[in-house]
Amino acid sequence: MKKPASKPNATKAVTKVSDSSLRRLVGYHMKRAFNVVQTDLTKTLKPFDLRMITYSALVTISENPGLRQSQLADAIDIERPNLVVIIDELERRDLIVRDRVPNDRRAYALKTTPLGDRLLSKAFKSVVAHEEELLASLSPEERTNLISALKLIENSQKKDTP
Amino acid sequence: MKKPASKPNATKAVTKVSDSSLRRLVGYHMKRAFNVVQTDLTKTLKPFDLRMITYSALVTISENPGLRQSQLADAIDIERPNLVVIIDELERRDLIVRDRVPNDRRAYALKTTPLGDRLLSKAFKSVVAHEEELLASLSPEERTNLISALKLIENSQKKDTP
DNA sequence: AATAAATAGATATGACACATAACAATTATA
DNA sequence: TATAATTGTTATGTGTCATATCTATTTATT
Repeated sequence: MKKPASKPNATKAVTKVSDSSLRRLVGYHMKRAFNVVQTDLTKTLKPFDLRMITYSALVTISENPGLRQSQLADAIDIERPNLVVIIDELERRDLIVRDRVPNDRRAYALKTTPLGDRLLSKAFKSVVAHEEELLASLSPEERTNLISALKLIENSQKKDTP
Repeated sequence: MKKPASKPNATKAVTKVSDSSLRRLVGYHMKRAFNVVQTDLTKTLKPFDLRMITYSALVTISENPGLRQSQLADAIDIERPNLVVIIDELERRDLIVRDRVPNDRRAYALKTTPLGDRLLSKAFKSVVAHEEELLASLSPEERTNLISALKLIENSQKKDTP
């Protein structure tokens, strides 16, 4: 004869899993929310054959024509060695070109091609539209507040380490 | 004769890299802010020899003693195969045990050991304290708003796909 | 009851993100 | 000129995450 499930967290099997300890942490909420955003963005970029990193790189090159690989790596916060393969791919697909920087034969000046511009323009519209859907339940004010809070967190280290 | 740098984004080398296109996206802000949080959390957990995943697993087991691996995988949103090695590690370090579930010889009932509880209690305090530092520039109201916005985003898909 | 289907955990494997060390070519500095 | 620093590159390792497949057990179907 089995006892009916009256006593939680006993020897019996757990029925509903709680995560309220982790819910005390803002970081946990950020991770879960970001997972949703990331999944959505990945799906959105798939038709353009872009990933988050290649997309970020393409956008940043388009906005800063002529920048160097090291500058790009710094801007989108990835290591220079890891950028090389990304640039290789974008160049192979004729979305960008590696021009030479005039007075420095070590460096490359990155620029988008017309093809890259066209792809990016479509992709960007799609990304913005999908984000709009994802944020549909947030008012303009809530979005503004969210972004400024995230900025505060982003800038909350930057210093110390003597 | 070269033109002086009056026109941005010309043939000249880029001096300051702009990311204002990406800044239009909430997802971009989330990624950058989360990177900061993640870096801080990783450092915080290092003295306890825990990673974000092992920490999440330990917390959730502690809060839901007796839960199964598949339930845990579901709760902390990782795939079952990837959980196995995590559980292996926690068990090897005597932080948790794999008991048997009474009426199901397929499943394990996960529980923290006293050692695991002690480690977790210290780690949790440290994590909360570090988060407090990271969020120092946010008022209580801003934190509440941030969390509720993140929750809205987290729950904004969940449905469709017929 | 016998067979088929579903479930829990495990193993193997691959894709991708991310980090570090070391190198050649070039430029800047002492 | 000799030395140091920078740019892009190659090689390599680690961590996260996903999928397919396997076993042993349990549940459902007939």
